[in-house]
Amino acid sequence: MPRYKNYDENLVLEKAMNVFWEDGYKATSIRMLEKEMGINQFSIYASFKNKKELFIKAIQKYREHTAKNIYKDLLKPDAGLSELKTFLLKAADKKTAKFKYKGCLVVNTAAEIGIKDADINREVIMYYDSIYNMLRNILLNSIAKNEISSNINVEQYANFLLGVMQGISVASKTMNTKQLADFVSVAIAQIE
Amino acid sequence: MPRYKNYDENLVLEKAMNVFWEDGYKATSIRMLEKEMGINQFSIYASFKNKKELFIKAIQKYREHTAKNIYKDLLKPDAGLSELKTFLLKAADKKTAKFKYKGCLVVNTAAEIGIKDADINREVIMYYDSIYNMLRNILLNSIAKNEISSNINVEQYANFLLGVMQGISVASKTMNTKQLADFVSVAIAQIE
DNA sequence: TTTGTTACTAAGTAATTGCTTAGTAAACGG
DNA sequence: CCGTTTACTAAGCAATTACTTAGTAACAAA
Repeated sequence: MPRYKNYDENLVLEKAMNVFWEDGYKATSIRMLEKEMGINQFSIYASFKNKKELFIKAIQKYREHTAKNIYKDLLKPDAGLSELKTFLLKAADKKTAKFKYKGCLVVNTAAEIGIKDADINREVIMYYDSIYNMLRNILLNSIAKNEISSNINVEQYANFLLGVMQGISVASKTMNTKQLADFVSVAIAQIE
Repeated sequence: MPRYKNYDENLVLEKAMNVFWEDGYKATSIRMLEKEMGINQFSIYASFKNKKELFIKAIQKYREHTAKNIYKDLLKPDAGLSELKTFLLKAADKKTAKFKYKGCLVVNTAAEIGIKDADINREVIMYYDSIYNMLRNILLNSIAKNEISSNINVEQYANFLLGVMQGISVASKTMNTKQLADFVSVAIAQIE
């Protein structure tokens, strides 16, 4: 009986995610989203309720996106020191400049919204909680593989690496390539 | 002959700085500034040209502000490892929570604007250049005082510390106190 | 083909954005 | 007192904001 949607909610959400990633929450207008998502405002509100809910869904989508792409190798159950090193060096590399200037959507959100909105803040916390667990697992694997000393405090080092990763996201916008490489190489030296 | 301004430009700029620090560039409206600065819109435009110029002046003011307050001890010509450690531990401390949730105006700006506006980006770069020089000087002093090994690459470690400090600014919004303390203590362990 | 349900387009809402302008008040040399 | 210069207040500008609504089109069962 009913008429069917002629757009893919999952696909337009991914497009919305990219707009928010590029421009931030406040600076992204519904008109821009309308244009980039390729659907009418009415459809945006029909599918995602309002701008804030769309943004929250976009953060969740970003989590999926980074898990499938950026953190893919780090999320392998047996990922260890070599995967971590590869990741960090790549994050500081010139060739990833296109990514660099956008930074991390979640870091950008933390900086822009902070704790001013409880719902959005919850998503930020959840995101970094999953990154923390990922890092913790990598450290445990690295110890098991004898890649790093078993004397370290795993939780402490996981939090250190989490802080470094958040630092990299900002530093990718404020530092040049040499500075970024310096930052990352000293951070790596600390764990190995 | 002429009538004189009955507000202090330096004082209203400091108030503007605090509004931008709290809410960011885009989310701060001229009406809000009018209210917080305690002067009419006309006067804002007469003194600071437009919103963007006011924001840039606010960043410069922030540089003065942090130099006189937050970085006061670190900027002493002979500041060394002990000053640095005190600073980092304080940055991760619970008692500074009021500051914590605002983060750093410049990190917030880097996340929000990034390289999208060349004039604003220039201020961000300049700010962190001065922090870099401060950190480099501290490391040189620390070596001279035999507080740290003279084998380290000073520029490399200065960039590491710069990255850590940018990380702390974000982490103050995403981490709990324990996590922040972990992050900072491992970072300190790396230099001493 | 009719009917009921949902999805579309396009126009419009009030409120807010950054910024301007017209008119008046304050200062002080003459 | 006057005259000139600058600073103030308050109203108003067009453009944009997030969001809605009225009307129509598409679907599929009856």
